[in-house]
Amino acid sequence: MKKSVKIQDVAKVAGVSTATISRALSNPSVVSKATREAVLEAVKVTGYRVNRAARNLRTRKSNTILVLLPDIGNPFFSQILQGIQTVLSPRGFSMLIAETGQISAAGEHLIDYFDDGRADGMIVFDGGLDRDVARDLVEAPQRNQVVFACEWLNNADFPSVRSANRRGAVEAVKHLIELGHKKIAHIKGPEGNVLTDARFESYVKALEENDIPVREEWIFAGDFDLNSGRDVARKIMKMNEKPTAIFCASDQIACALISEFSKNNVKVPDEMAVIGFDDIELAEHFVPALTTMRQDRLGLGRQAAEILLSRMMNDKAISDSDVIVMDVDLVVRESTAPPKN
Amino acid sequence: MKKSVKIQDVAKVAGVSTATISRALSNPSVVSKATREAVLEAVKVTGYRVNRAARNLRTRKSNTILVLLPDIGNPFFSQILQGIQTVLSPRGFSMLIAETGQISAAGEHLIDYFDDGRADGMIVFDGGLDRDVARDLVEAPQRNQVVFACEWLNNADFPSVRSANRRGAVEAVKHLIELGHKKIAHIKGPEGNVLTDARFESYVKALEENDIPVREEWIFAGDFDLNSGRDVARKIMKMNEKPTAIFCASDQIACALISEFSKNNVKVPDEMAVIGFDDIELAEHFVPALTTMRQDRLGLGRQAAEILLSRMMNDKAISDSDVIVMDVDLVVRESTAPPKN
DNA sequence: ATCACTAATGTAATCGATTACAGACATATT
DNA sequence: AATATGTCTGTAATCGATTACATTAGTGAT
Repeated sequence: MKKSVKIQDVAKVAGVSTATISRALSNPSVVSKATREAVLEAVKVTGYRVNRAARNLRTRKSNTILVLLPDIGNPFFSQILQGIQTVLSPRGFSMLIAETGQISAAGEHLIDYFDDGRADGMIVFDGGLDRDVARDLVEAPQRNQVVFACEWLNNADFPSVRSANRRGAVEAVKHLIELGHKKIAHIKGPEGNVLTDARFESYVKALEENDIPVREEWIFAGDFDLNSGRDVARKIMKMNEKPTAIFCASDQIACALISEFSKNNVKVPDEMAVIGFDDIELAEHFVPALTTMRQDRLGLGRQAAEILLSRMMNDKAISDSDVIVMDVDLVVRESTAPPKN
Repeated sequence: MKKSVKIQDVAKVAGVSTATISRALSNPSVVSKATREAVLEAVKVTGYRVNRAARNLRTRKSNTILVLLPDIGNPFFSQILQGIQTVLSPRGFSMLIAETGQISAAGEHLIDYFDDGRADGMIVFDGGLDRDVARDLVEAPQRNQVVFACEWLNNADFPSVRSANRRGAVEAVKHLIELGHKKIAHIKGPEGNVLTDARFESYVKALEENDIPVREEWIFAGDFDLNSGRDVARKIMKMNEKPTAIFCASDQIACALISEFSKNNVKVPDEMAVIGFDDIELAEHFVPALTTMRQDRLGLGRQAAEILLSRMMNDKAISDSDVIVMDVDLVVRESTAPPKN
């Protein structure tokens, strides 16, 4: 049984003290060239790897970032995670992933990850944290090692990265208006979600700015997911007076909506124009190709990670209330067209 | 500045030794009821949380599982991760995520995660590990704390969880044959991938079993991703003699293929029947709804985690060469139909 | 009263790296 | 020559929990 080699063993081989080994590895410039080389050689010979637990204990750091998602299973986050990873990995940080619901289900608290030293920082994608959880975060000594991404907390100042939801939603609706639509419906995201509100309010604003009355019956509750798109399609088809265009709070809603329309021979975009939000990978390859507002998910993840690391390095350039708003782009494809008459 | 409370502090409050505190928390049955309650009370009063780094150092465990993905950005893994999470979280394990490419890019080795105590076990989704990386894994003392999932290594025995790729592919092709197709093409996954091979070989087998000649020109290189679907569609449309049905190695390929066909007025399923593999969330809502082989991704993740934990607990019921094969189901929707003539 | 045994708790070593502090030596300055 | 300065290295305390071993008290049998 090959027992693990520790810093002592390396010290013996290199003929120096453990302090020197440690310094040669973590702060090479303070040891002489000769020793440095001897140490590196000894490390190679022995196959030494620092023990993270020991280092973490001594330095009170974990070199680990917690990424907190509202729903791990949602493919929307895949590319965001990738963005985060590309920033963290080269800087020597590991990425721990957890889900809001699972943490409380396991009887844990979010703040435990700080308290017990599992994470040095966190990127939170859930703007719907419980009051208590949010308060713990605000009051935590590590409060400046937290950034929000995509979503955010309404009553707490944390730096955050998000897409230009309001401008994007306005642009999406304007796109429909410019095509000549006046009867524009909206399918909302989940109740109480900050993105839902931002996009919905902007939908109303865009209509009002163009003197188009807002009609309650064309505002539908939804959930960002596929089912809500299908369900709303069914409701709309039963209506006497139908909208001619629909702004969906997510691409998933839009796809399922179109799918259900297609099954029932409602032509998109001719009878019904549909625009989504997100630009998921499949949007371009949907039938018809989906017109949507693109969110730069990779960039969002990257930015969030960058900001977090800056803050952790105590870079005062980023303050609590800083919000980085990422551009969104209207991508016009085939699911929108002027109304028929 | 509220300094962190340690086991010493709790011991003082409860009026017992640190050993007793530790025991009361991790092995309650060995302390008396009275002390146990006193300790719990003291823990509550002080707000004590064990320091993981210290515990990890002492116990030589991290209570963390590494999940190694070939590509974090691929939404295919989202639900799998969720499955893993639902098993790990209640058992007190954290989930660390890394990408094969990033590890080597950062100058690290996979095995470092064991050597430096970052992970107690790993679930590997990449059957294309470098020779060296794979060898390190095989030779590691922790080799029985590794399971493969989805993909696997051809020349090493690790327990693994996977879908019934061969049976599934045969069934998919048979479905096309039963519909009356004789001209059946195949779009492969990436070169050198174990899934690609399994599905391709089964495609050949299914044709041969039904006395349908295999035609080289109808076998296309692909990459599981959207682009390859689009590219192959273009190639097929230029062919003089076209297939009437296509078995795609993934749903992504299938969707992009159909999309490109639709843009060029090739009707699916009437002119071209298309079947995918995976049953991604959107398959059901694609236009036309995609016929495909369903992989139980949530279950796959769950099983992989279960098996890993069993092995780590030294449950000898699972041996190195054990392969759990998860059922796949043919889901017939709208993208397949009998050939027109 | 003595012994055997169990149950509950305490003492202190231990996990393996980092780093404050001190010491040794060489070189530069007056 | 004495002092100052700088460079490099070593000694040993430290991070905070776990646990082998020792100790004590309590119970019951003889």
